[in-house]
Amino acid sequence: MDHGGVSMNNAKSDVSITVVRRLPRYYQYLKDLETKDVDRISSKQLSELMGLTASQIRQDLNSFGAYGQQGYGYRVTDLKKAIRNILGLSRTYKSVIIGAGNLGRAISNFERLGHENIEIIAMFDNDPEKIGKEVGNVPVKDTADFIDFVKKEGVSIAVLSVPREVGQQLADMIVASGIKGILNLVPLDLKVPQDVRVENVNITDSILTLTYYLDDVSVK
Amino acid sequence: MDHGGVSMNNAKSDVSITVVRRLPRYYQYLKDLETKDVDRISSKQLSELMGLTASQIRQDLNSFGAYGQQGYGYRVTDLKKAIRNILGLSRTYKSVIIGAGNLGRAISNFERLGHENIEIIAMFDNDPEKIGKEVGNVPVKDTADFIDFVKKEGVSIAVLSVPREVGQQLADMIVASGIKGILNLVPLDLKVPQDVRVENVNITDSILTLTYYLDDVSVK
DNA sequence: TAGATTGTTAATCGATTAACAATC
DNA sequence: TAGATTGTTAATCGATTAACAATC
Repeated sequence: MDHGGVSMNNAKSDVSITVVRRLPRYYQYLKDLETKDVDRISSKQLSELMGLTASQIRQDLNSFGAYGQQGYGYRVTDLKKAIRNILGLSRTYKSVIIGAGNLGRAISNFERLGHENIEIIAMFDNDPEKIGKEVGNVPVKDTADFIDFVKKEGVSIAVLSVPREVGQQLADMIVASGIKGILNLVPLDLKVPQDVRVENVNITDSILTLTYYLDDVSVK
Repeated sequence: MDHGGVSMNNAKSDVSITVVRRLPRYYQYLKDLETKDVDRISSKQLSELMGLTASQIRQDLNSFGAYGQQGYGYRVTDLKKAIRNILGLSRTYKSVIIGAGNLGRAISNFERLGHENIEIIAMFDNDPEKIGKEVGNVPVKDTADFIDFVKKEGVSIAVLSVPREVGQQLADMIVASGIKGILNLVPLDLKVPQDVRVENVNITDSILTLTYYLDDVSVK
């Protein structure tokens, strides 16, 4: 893995996706600890809380730098802030939702997103009944105006929550708008250029993982 | 891999969760291929479609048994049926949703669940405005009646989509009802006994994984 | 200082990939 | 039969765990 010379320390690509996916969970636990006025925690204590090994926690955190103190542990507030920065949450992300159905509306209501600097500034739909109305404080706009809106506002995240049949087509539109990050809730693998990042959330697939384990084991 | 002698072939625990989580994706691709009237496919072709290696596909499928034919490949319909069985979808799963907000309502509308024998037979909420009404064809009931209903109907899956503050408390209720499978959409790690299986879907955490990659790489 | 706990290297474990004999 | 592709073993790679010196 090459470090590209001059300017960077820990390129995103240096840290495995496995570790990155654990970061939001660390962040959540640290926020909860802070709420409970805990101001220091050891990797051992955190490991018991989270069901990981202390060793893994130290390895994970150390892939971004040394945030602890030997003989003491980690300062909850400091570590929380550090992870917040690592997750890129010190800047703001203008975001839009494509598809103003129940799922899209549910996400527009997640107050936590606002707390983390992820601002849902519009929803898009092609149903004339919905266009022009508001969901919470979020205006529902015409999908036809999507690209212009994104370019004017500098949107960086699109949440895709539309029917499967039109998923790829709207992903193409998102890509054309210049957005580089898609949260995909459509049960479909989107084809996008390499520089566009897609995070998939597949609720149906998760239920099927559940049925696998619920079904009785028997002679096959 | 030991085959445990007498009664069972591949205990659930023999196959890693990593492989199991890929099964629904194989299943989806095979269904799509069937729709397109493709009746045979090689691990090579499937690997190109899915972005995996052919080797991994053969390893994955072989952890459940030999479903292919040397020199020929896999029969799409047969393999699809096999995976359907492995996922436990040959039986029916009565399911309920706890929390009749947007997220719960969105899931009650997933038609695909019905196609896969996962029947949403009721939603539960404690809002008197919602209780007694229907969402789609699904009745919204009082959370107070949850345990009785589950026991009477033999419900096997609970989808939890309630505010974080009451997540654990309702998980306790689900456990008390005897349900062994929970799809958890609450951004919270539920504490449940070992024999209860929880699948977590954490939309907010997925967005934070996205912001990690969207944020500019710079000197740390 | 002595005790605790990190940061980090080394060992282990598990998952992925490669290779090829078996066989359709 | 010859060609293709699986099933499966062996090799590699990556992730987790263990161990311990560094140090607060």
